[in-house]
Amino acid sequence: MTGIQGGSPTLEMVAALAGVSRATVSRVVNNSPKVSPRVIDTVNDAITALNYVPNRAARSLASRRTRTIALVMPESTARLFSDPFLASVTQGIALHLADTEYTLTMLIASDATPEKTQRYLLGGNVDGALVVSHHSGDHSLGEVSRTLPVVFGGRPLVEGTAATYFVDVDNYAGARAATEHLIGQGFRHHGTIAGPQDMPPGLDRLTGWRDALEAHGLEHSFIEAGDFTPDSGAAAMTRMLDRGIPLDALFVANDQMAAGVYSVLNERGLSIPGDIAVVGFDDNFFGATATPPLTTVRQPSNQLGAKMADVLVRVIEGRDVARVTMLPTELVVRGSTAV
Amino acid sequence: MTGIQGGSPTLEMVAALAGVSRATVSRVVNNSPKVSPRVIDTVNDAITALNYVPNRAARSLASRRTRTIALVMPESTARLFSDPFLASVTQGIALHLADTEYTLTMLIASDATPEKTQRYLLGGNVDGALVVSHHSGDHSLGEVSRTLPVVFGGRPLVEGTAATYFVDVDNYAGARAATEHLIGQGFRHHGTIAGPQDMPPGLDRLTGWRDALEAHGLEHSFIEAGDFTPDSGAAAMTRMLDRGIPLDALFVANDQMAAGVYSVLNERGLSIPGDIAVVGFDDNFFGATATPPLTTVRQPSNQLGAKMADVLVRVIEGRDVARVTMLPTELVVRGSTAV
DNA sequence: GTGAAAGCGCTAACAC
DNA sequence: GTGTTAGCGCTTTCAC
Repeated sequence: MTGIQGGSPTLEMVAALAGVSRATVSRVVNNSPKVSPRVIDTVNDAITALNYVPNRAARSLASRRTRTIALVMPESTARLFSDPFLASVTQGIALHLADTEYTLTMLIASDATPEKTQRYLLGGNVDGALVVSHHSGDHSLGEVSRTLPVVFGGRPLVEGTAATYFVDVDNYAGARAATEHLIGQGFRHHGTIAGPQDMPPGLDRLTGWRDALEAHGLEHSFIEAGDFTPDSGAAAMTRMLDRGIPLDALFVANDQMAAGVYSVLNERGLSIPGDIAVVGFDDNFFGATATPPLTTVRQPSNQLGAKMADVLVRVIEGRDVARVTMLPTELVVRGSTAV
Repeated sequence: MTGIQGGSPTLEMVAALAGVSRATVSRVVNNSPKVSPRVIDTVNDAITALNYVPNRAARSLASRRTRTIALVMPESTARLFSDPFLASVTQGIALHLADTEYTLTMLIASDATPEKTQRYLLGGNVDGALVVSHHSGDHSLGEVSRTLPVVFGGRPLVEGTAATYFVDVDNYAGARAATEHLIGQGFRHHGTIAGPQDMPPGLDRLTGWRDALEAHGLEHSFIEAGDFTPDSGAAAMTRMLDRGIPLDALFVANDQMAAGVYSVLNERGLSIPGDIAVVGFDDNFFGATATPPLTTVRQPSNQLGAKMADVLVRVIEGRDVARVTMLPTELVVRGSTAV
């Protein structure tokens, strides 16, 4: 492979080689319908011959479209990037966008200077933004969404304000299904390690658990909360055991906390599911390899990313889209809830 | 917060408000040293008043610098993005770049049409590229590196050709240290589950293991290889046990395979480290939460990303940098190798 | 269907 | 130190 040299060929060079005007080359490059087939071929040959690549900057400047989408992640969230869920969402976004004409740029929103991000987004540098965040109630970005197409991943904590787009996993239904499963297995003494109650997923999963139990007339007051980390799960489990509550089934709001739960249960010599059945939420690496394998609720994280990207592109291009998209979860039954 | 309206203010408007020429505003924006302090203030006031943000496209077009860095990831690699190592490297890159004037754009290199990526990179759309890949012998990008600053993460399989930059983790030293630890604990019958031998990390870790044993006059021929997945680890462990080799220490080339090893050992009723001590490589989520916790070699994945970004920026800016940067690993001793 | 011409918003000589 | 003047490579009316 050769032919790619220092100074990239310009549209003008293509025009010269093809014997047409720059305008025509531009039309061909942009798939304008009003160019004769013969000319299209000629131009394309010239493009191939020169290995021409349109210059993004010039294009954006002239067209006032950047064909760039920002993936905005609060700094605090970025620091948790090793969270497989986030990584997977990002992957879904990147892979989906790879098939479009849009380019993805990652923007870490400094928690200290949110205006910087806001200005960047509003400065005409991107055509739209995708926001993924752990504490989803980001106000400054709500502002932005009045001017720029923005799609949020995960339901914002404070709703109703701006008419924003978001796509979310159905946390409530997932938690409810998990709990129904536990009930179906015959367990009657339920507890839960909930997530942070200032985050929608934490909230919704707890509500799902509670509603399922309530529907069956079962006790639903044995609750401890963690912050989604393994350590917090271990701590919550310890507190719960120390309360001396008789328990045979536990719904843990995510797999990472379930990991903490496993270690405490192991230490105390309690068997899973013999003494206590456990179900998690996420379906990450831990769940599949744990002993016993963890029954959990799988989130379509990849799909979540892809859908976010899809929605944003539609919004940018003026097609109509639902403001809310809910993605279904899937219960993955494994050994930790066997009877 | 208001004041940000539809049509972004231009440099010209700032100039008008500040009562200076556009050139002067440009100088201020670009921190040119030759502007009087008074004028700088005036201009900055105008910038603030108008909430001016420079237009990237116009800037790139005029300056022939994009201030954009591409993170190139082969499609096959991107599909493994949930690999915590990759995610962490990406995070390191993103966080480092967040403090610079550079923007990160994610480029998924389609395995089917590598020329597309190549053309994009060479089309003047980015100032440099960062390549992270699992099968690091990517030729097409070697080509690119002759024209565009490129930094590779992980040593390329085929070396010597182009004078490229890369930063890598010292896999050899890490493996060797892990094995020395095993030897120090008194184990004498060693085996290893190696990684793929067509990947530098797989190769180097095996060599490190072998050299350590050889230095101590110990047997080093009990080798099975996997492909870095848990399943392949389990399969390799099974083969090794079925060979009936007496073994009391096992070096596994990564933590994911160690997860597979754990499950096989559990099934067979063999205790860790009672019957067989195990050490892994990576230090991901599994290792810390496994029972017993896994002794492993921690890779500075975050730092790897940050360093890659740092090297690239230096190269772009014409400062001089070493072509090769090796990052040290750290042995994390946990229960799986206790005596 | 195709071409001519006028910018898009900025930087970078070059003068002063 | 500061202003003037050309473009950077492309899209987009507007004629024809």
